[in-house]
Amino acid sequence: MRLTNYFLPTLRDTPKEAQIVSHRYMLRAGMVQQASAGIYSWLPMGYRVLRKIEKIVREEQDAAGAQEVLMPTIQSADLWRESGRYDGYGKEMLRIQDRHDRDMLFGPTNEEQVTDIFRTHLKSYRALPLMLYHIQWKFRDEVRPRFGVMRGREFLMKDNYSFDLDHASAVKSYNKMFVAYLKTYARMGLKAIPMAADSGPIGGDMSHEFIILAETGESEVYYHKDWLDVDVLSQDIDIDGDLQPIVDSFLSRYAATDEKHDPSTCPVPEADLITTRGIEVGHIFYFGTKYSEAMGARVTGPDGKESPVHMGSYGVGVSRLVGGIIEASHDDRGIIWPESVAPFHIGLVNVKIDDATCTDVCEDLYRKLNGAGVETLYDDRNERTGSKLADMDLIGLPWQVVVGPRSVKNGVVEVKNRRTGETEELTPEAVINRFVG
RNA sequence: CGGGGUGUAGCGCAGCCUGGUAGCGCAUCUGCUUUGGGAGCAGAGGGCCGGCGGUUCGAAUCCGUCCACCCCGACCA
Repeated sequence: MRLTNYFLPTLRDTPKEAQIVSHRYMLRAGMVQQASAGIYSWLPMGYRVLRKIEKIVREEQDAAGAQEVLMPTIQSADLWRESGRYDGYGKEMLRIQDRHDRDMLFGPTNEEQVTDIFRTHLKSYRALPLMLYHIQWKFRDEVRPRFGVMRGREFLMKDNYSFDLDHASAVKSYNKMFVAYLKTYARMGLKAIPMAADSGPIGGDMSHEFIILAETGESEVYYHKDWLDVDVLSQDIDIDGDLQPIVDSFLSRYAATDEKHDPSTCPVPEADLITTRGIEVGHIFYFGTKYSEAMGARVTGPDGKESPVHMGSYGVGVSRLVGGIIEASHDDRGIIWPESVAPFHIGLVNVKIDDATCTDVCEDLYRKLNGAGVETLYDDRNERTGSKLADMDLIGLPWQVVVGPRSVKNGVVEVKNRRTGETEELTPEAVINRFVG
C-alpha cells in the first residue's frame, strides 16, 4: 500500500478524551474513530489489525475442532424469557422493539441462541461432542464505557459453545479451549495467564479468566514468578490428546485476580509473588445443564435415556485485544506491533522522494516485497523525514526500511527493528532475501 | 447510578469574569525555498461558538433547560 493513497489520518496531538496509552495511540495512529460513547468506527489501519487478530482466533478454534457459524446480533426476547435471563440480565442489555412492538434485544452473548440451534437439530449423543463458535459484534450497555475499545459498549467477541453428553466429556471440551486460548494469545505475542474466576451471570461451577499483564490493566493480579518462564508455544501440545495433565500443570502455578487473592491464605512466599495489573482478554465457563434444562436441549444417550446436554461457553474479546496488545507492547513513540498482528510487516520510507535513486530503489523494493506477499506500507509522501519517521514509529510496524540518499549512494538501505531500535545496513537484494521466504 | 468536569475549524486550545458579531498553534490547499527525526516565508480555505428557549438594540460571552462527551467511584462476559 502506498501511503499517498492510504486513508491513515494520524494525529500529532492526542484527543483529550483519550487517557490510557492504547486509546491515545489508536486515535493518533488513525485506527479508530469514536462514533458515540463506547462505540467505534474502525478505520483501515485499525480494521487490518482487528482482522489479523480475528484470523488467529479463528485458526485456533478450528484447530481445536470447533465449527464456525454466524448468529445474529439482534435476538428475540422470547428465547431469553425461556432461559429466565430476560428479566435477570438488567440494564446492561439493550432492549429494543420492532415495528410490531415485539421485544427484541441486541445480543450481549449467545447462550440462548446457540442452545436453540442445538435443540432444533440434535437429539442424539452420536452428534457429541460438538463445539459451535462465532465471531460477532456484541452490545452491552455499560454504565461507563472507557479505555477506548478495551471497555466499549459494542465490541467484537469470539464466543464458542460446547455440547457434551456428560460432565466428564464436558471437562475435555473445557480443557481443549483452555489450551486453545493459551496458544491463541501466545501467537499474538501475549502471555495470558489463566486465573480462577467467578462465573458471574453466565452461571456455572468451573471458570477461568485469561489475563494479560499490563501496567494499565483494570484489575490488580498476583502470580507466582514461575509464570514468567512459561512458554506455551514451545510445548507443542496435541490438542486432541489428553490435556488434563497439561491443564493441571498450568494451574499448579499460583495466579489470582484481586477478588480471589487473599494474602493470608496465599501459598506463594512473598519473595516469589509478583503483583501487577492485568487485562481480561478471555473467559471460559463450564455451566453444565443450566441452559439445556431450561430450554429443553436434550439428547438420547447410548442407554436410550434422554438427558440435558452439558454446556460450556468460551469468550475471547477480539476488539479488546487490539487495545490490550498495545497496552502490552508500546513505547513513548508509539505502538510496537507483534509481527503476527501487525497491520503491515514493513514500513518502507523514502527519505527523499525527488531523488531518483531513492525512488527507484523504493519502487523496486516495494514491487518485489508486495509481489512476494510481504505486506509493505510504502511512505511515498513528499514530507519531511522527521514526520515520516515519527509516523512510522507511531503506527508501529515491526520493520522499517529507510531509503535515503546518504546510505543509498553506498548501495545500502537501513533496516530498523521497531522493537529493539537496532538498525543495520543491507543492500536492497539482502533486504529481499531477509524478508522473502 | 453517585460525585466532578468539558463542549468554540479535523486535532490541541484562547476568548466568556467585564455582551459589540471569532482568534492562535498544528493539520489542509497554492506558490517559492527546503528535506536523515514532526522546516521557513507568503497567501488561501474551513465555524449556525453542542441544541432549544429567555434577557438585551445586540449573546460564544448573562440566565434557564435539554443533549453529548470525559474523569473518579460503584458496577462489569
